[in-house]
Amino acid sequence: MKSENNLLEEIVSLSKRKGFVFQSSEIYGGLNGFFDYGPLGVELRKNIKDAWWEDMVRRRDDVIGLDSSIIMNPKIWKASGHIDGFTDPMVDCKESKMRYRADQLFAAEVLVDGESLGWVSLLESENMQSVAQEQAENKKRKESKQGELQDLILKPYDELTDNEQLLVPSPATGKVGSLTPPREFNMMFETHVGALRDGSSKCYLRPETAQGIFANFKNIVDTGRVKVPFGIAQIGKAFRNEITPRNFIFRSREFEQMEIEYFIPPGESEWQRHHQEWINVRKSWFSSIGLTKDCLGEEVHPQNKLAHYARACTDITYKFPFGEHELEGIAARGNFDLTQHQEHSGKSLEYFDENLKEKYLPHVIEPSLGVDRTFLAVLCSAFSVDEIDGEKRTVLRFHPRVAPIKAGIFPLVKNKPELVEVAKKLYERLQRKWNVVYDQSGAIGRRYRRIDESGVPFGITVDFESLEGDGSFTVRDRDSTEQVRMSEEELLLHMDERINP
RNA sequence: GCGGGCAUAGUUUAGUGGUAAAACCCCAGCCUUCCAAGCUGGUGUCCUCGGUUCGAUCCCGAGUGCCCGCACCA
Repeated sequence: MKSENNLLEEIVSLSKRKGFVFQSSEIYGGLNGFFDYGPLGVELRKNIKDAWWEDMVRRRDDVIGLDSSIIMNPKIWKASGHIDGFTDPMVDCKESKMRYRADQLFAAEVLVDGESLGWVSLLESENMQSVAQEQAENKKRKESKQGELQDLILKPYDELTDNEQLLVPSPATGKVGSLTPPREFNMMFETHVGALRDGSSKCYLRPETAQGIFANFKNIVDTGRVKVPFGIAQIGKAFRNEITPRNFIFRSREFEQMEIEYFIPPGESEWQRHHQEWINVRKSWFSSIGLTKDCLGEEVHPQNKLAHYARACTDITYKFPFGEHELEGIAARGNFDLTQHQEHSGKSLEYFDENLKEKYLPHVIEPSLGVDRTFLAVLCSAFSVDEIDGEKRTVLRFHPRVAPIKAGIFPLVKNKPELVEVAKKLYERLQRKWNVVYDQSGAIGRRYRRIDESGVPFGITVDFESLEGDGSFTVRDRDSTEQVRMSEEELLLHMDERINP
């Protein structure tokens, strides 16, 4: 475990040293849960987003794009359930320092012949009714009461009155009076639109991009020449006031999502088929951009843990240095969202299906992932330390498609103007196609190591043979460190094949 | 939110109640014909604010951030 944490620390410090990720507002002492992406980070992010957009939108006939605003009419969040449901009332036990979600903590009053013996409390579970019954009987026995125990009515803690809450014992200690009242955490950031800061101007920073898609469903259907099944894709920032941001950029308060809402006809077999298809598509996409296959996994949400409207949800997970966690959630959401927006907006969102000759609210499969989590997984997969001739080498083995810098171009030595001139010319040509760097400082080996740490897949050196002979260059492979001679045309083809597979 | 630990150069880390060090990295120059060679020079609000003190990077308090554990993650 310790060495695994060190691995994350090494990645964090490399990220800073090479300009991938900085802590936000660092010169002011930082701000918990926010990050800035430096010169290399912004390129890597862009490449990840571009790869997703290319593969999920441009190369598919059934998915189109959208870019909706971050701040939207707050009624959207009422309809989606985020204003009411995106809160977790929490209860703390002051004595045991345990914390519970108020809606998962249940309590019931123990009544014997109408007389109250106090309350019992327990955490939500499948057999909580019988556990509570047992507790109540113990209580009755302890107080040696005769008479009939009345049926227990279990209620979640947040639905009790203030006075009732005071009587509930802590499930940890069994003592009354150590639980705090439920405290609300709404994870949505609030802001105000317009000059006046009264209630009517209150708006939210979106906690997910998905609702912007649902809100535009009618626009897309009316203008996009689409037929179910089809998807709407969006990449954009989202904001959640997380209680505890942790693990570097894995859980932050400002993050970027890549989401698709894939609309399908109603019907049990339809969603089952599409859900499985998307799981397969998404999982193979992750390995196509260079995530270590052995680190990828799936986690199927158990039926009793699903949101009430969801049919199924499968996470694609990644084994990070700090544990296996969700990269992407692929949810079958039924037609919950469109139903809600139709109801709250008063506008019909029904779709007329020409094949089935019927009107319906389409159901939806939602593959939703975080750019930043993918970024971190790409970084973790790429990071490695190996040894060359007894020397340690840190190398980021990015897939060429996502590598922030595609090639380094070097004159073998810098005090020979002929070499410098040819190298600069080649640099300018490659620059028009890709993000490449020119470097002439230090010995050639140092320059190779320098680009290894930035994850540059190709090192191209202009030497004397390039001037005199056939004009070929030395092309050095980052992973194997092997060198091959290539002409300029061969080089362009070689790079293009690997960068755009 | 709770408990514990930590905060010194870009990075990793020494160190001290009396003007702060090393290694590596980075930048410039010289040199260099293929995997971190060498030489010269350069780069510092000791996290912030307050207190104690003649004097605080060091001691004390508060804050902020990071790490670990618990809890949480519609």
